[in-house]
Amino acid sequence: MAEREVDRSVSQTVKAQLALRDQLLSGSLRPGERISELQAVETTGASRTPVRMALVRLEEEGLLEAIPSGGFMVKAFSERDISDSIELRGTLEGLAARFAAERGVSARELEPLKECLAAIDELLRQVPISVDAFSSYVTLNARFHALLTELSRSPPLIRQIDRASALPFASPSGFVMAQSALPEAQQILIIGQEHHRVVIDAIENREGARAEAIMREHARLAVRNLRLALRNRTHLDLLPALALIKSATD
Amino acid sequence: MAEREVDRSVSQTVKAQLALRDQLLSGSLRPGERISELQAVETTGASRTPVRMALVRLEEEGLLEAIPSGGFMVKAFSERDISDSIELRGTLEGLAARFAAERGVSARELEPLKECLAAIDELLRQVPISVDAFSSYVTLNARFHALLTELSRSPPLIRQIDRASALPFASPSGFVMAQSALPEAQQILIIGQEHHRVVIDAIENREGARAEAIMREHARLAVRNLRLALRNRTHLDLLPALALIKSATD
DNA sequence: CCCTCAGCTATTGTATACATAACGTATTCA
DNA sequence: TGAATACGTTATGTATACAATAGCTGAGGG
Repeated sequence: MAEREVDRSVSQTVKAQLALRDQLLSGSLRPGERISELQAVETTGASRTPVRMALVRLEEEGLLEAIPSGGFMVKAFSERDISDSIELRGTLEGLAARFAAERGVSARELEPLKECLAAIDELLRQVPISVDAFSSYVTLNARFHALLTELSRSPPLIRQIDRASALPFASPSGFVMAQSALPEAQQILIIGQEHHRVVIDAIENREGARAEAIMREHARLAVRNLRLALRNRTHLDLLPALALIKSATD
Repeated sequence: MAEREVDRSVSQTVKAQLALRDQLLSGSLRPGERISELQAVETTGASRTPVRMALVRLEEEGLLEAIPSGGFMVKAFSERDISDSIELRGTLEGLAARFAAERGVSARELEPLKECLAAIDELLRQVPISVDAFSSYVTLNARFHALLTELSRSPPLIRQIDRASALPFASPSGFVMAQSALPEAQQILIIGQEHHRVVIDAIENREGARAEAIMREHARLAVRNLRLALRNRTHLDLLPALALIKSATD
């Protein structure tokens, strides 16, 4: 059997990118802070060339911002930036759902979606939901959204949705974890699951407009979810990505 | 007065990126073709490090595709990829128009849009339209779309629209030039101008849904525009960016 | 005659050295 | 005492040398 040498197999560039992203999302680097190449070289273990490649990629990803005089800084986001990002993603996923419905999807292709749905149903059965179950929910929900996106069969759209989800707070379930202790959370999850059910039904019946509308509504729910999380700051530390939010740090 | 040394002022990375993009869009590099760093170094005049940075950026931009075993190749697009990209951009611009309408825009902010509109009206007065006027139209139309995008006041959305427009065929008016000789072209321009008029009106009256709907319709017009262009291949050589289309080269 | 393996070449990935520009500090002059 | 300028230090931009890998070509065996 193959020995564990996963660490050897990845390129230095990828290693540096992952390491830097971790630092960004874990809050080791504060928003607005200038990110030093030399320092990044020390913390990632890679040399300057792959580190620079990683920095360029992270800038394109939206986590870093180029400084005119040279170098990069950690990007800072306002609350509105975040709610806009969520609505943006919802709009794109709405288009994906419409494409899926209009272009036709076989029963076999919908099967994985339905399995996801059933698994989430199972999780939501327990009241109140446990922390572990919450974690599973986040994974399953992300999977549901990814599968739905794939159904659009549109590489440009899939690509764009991936980029829109690169910002951690814009990705599906980004804020759910932040409020697992909140009483309203469970209700929000149940409504969200209902949306999932509707979009599958709409795609099955080739109702493009309905499929699109429900995904946009789904994103609006996520925005309400965000507002709720921001109003209960005590739970925010559960989601490290929040370190990037301007107003949460000032 | 300052001497002309614009060429000195830009960084090697930017220089390489622009040069490579030109090569890509002018068709010097065929879709699917592997792009050699060494060759890029020779043609751009920059050294390998800035060339590599430029390649990474162009990959993120969507013009290149990473090869798993290393290096990059020129990305190839299907006709559907392109029509999807146009519809995608229309959807995003629809959201921008809705944001502009819902969030309120002062009369002063709408002024540049109206100037654009009037300038285009002036151009469309001549029948049939001249090649020079067509060229002006493309510039003005791109400006109109850029101004509209700005009105959304949403940095994440603006950023996403910019990326969606990076693919040349997805950008506003991308195909207009390709069919300036076609009789249907003028009619399409006139309809498009009507859309521009309506979206301004909708934003002025804070009708978000109407503003969004008209921009999506506007994109659908662009898709019809594309189909028309593809059916009249004789005019396609007017738009070098078409070199990237798979079916146009096979 | 075809398939396979080995060696070579070419290209990419990585590291580092060098150049240049920007920022900070200290000193001097007003 | 404050401001401005000059110098030094530090960081980024650029270039190139070195290493590793993948693909190709040729030769040998089945």
